[in-house]
Amino acid sequence: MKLTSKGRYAVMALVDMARFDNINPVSLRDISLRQGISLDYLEQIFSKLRKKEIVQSVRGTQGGYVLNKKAREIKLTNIFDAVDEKVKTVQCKKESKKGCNGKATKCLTHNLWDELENHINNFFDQKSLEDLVKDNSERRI
Amino acid sequence: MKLTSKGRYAVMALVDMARFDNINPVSLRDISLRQGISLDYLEQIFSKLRKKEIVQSVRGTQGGYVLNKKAREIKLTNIFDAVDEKVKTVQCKKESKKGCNGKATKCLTHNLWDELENHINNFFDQKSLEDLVKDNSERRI
DNA sequence: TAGATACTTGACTATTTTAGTCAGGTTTAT
DNA sequence: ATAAACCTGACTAAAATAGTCAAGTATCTA
Repeated sequence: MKLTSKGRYAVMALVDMARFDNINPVSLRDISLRQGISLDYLEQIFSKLRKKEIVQSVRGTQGGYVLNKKAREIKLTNIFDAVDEKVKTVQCKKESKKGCNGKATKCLTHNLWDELENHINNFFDQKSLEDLVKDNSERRI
Repeated sequence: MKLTSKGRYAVMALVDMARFDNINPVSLRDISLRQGISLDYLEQIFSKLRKKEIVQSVRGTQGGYVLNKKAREIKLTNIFDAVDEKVKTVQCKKESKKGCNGKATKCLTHNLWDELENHINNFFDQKSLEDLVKDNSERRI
């Protein structure tokens, strides 16, 4: 089990943005340089974040992106959801007719993965962007 | 983020085994048929489980595998560890000298992934094979 | 109004991981 | 002896990942 870079980059970029006043737009170019993430890749990611209304875009010179909500209101769940970072632990869900393993019943571990998903989602539901920014400023070197 | 089939199969197979008396060895062929998992793939998985002393093998006719400990003592952590199902949320750990993103400091989300890993591992540390067997017998249809 | 900055979109691709398969063993109960 | 079952290593098709590349459009500023 692992998190992909897309989700990680999305969070990194948003934390980077959230550190500022949120009045002046932050350009992807700056984020790219500061965080060492490919500009082209960031554009893909921000396109998704914009569609889910987590950020707003400002075009033109001096443009960039601005958070669309308070940092406290943006939970990790929202971010991961936006960039398709799913916590899918198992394929049990898809086939509604049959159970997992193609048999009539649920597979022996079905409930386990359900529980795990809840456990992880609880974590993500609670963490906000604000929490992460604070966490960083506290341990600033 | 997702769990791979290898970890899922390992747990399924062990729960399957744990339902029996643990005196007569259970053959992979039987597990394969009951759980719908490829026999060849099961063999790869059990090779790892054996190396980590989670199961013991009994060769020859009527052979198979037996749990090496009480079901209560086998935690999911042990299983995932055996089959290399890592909960690695991020590559921050590798380069000990430098931080993540190749810079001197830790990346903005480093602590987050640490916390998440702990959160997930807590879950796995607590769940034992016995818990899963009980869970299944309770909801048997 | 020219030019630069920055967003926007879609197609493409190399690499890695996953989820197996396959072929050939060895061991042991009957 | 022989069949059941473990054991091992090499191989591979398909999917996912982590990007790159190209060709735009919008808007600010000089």
